[in-house]
Amino acid sequence: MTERKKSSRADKAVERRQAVIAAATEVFVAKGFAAARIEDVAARAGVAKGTVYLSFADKEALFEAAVKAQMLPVAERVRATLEPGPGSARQAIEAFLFTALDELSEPRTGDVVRLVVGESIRFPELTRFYRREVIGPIQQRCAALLIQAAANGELTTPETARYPLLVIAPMMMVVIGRGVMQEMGLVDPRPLLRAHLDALFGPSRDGAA
Amino acid sequence: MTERKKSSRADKAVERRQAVIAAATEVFVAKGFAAARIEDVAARAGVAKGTVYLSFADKEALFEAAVKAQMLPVAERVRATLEPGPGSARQAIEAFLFTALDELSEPRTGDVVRLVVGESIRFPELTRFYRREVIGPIQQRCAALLIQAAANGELTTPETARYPLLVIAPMMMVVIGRGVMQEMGLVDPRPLLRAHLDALFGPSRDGAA
DNA sequence: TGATTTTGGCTGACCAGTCAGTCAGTGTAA
DNA sequence: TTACACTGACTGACTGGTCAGCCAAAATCA
Repeated sequence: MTERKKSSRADKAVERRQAVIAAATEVFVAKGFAAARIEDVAARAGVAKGTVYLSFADKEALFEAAVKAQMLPVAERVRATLEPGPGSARQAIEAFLFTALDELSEPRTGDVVRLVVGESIRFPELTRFYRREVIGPIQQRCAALLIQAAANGELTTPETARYPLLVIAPMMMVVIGRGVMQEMGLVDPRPLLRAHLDALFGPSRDGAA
Repeated sequence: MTERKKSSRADKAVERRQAVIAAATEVFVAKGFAAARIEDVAARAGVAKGTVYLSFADKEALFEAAVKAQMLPVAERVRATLEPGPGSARQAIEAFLFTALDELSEPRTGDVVRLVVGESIRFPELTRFYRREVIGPIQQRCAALLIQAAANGELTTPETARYPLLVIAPMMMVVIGRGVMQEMGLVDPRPLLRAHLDALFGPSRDGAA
């Protein structure tokens, strides 16, 4: 808005597309796919209904674009956390878990996760995308770290290494649970995750050395 | 159908009501609330559309009734598992977890759980019911068992006792995940849960002394 | 027969997606 | 630089179709 220079058509088109996606995310999260109205999306984006259809083939395409736009950058940032580093496997997993928690606690992001869970039956293609692009790589890297941890004898139970889900489940439940169990989810998730890590890796000897 | 005696009108009305609820559950699970058509529910129940409205004020009431009818008996059975018993806390929690897993793995039940998660934003009242009647009591009893376990020194980390969520999270993720991560969820959940319990309580010495 | 339950066609509202028309912005010529 | 023609992005009224809930009539029961 502040810069007035090259408001070239192309630039404006991109801006509008982004505005539409942002608006769509809000409306879909609030109403779900079926009950969301394209007119509302358009209004919220400050655009006419027809304009929405210039960028997106139909409601479903808009839905997919909105979910992907929200989740891809998050997945990328979380994945970056899992790059091989110097510290212990526990440190790596801890960093990953807290980053993921922060990312998914971002209200919009958490909402979209719940949206995807809710609509997953009706959007198998989107679900596949989500598994392939978001969960899959994270899960894989996490599995590798667990194997490393098992090799180092860091784990309470070596069996744990076979089930990356055991690492991410409480974090995911905190995120998903924000919807289903509001005040129940009011417990501070950080000590919860720390207790979880302590169970997996044995009590931490943080400050104490 | 088999008994023909007192097919009194009242009885028939009850039967119909149940048939409608069963049909509604299927349709809601398959389509979600908004996209589910009352006509489909009626057809599946072998009843005319108007008949649905004899028992239920509107679509929303039918939705709530369907979810409650599905979840209340399940919650009751799971709760029964958590009654105080003789064995160790670990044994009690293990029994509870596996019962809950079996119950929630029942296709219909798992589907309804995912349905509730998905529609939770749009049905705060239903969400409250779910938390109050289904999750709440289970969580409470589970918390009591954890405290007992902590007192007995059964836990790897006493801190765990403060977060019942840590006990149920992997089991819940397996259930919810069946939708979002089909083949990923193909891992056999029972050894997974056993590994989880081993992490919380320390390796089991099952057969061994 | 009269009372009650069930039916399914109907209505009104709603909404995804379309398209003919508009006009801001661009290119071009003078 | 200015004037003018052109283009295609944008608009929003409109269409076709859907569906929740209603209710007059048919079916069923006592």
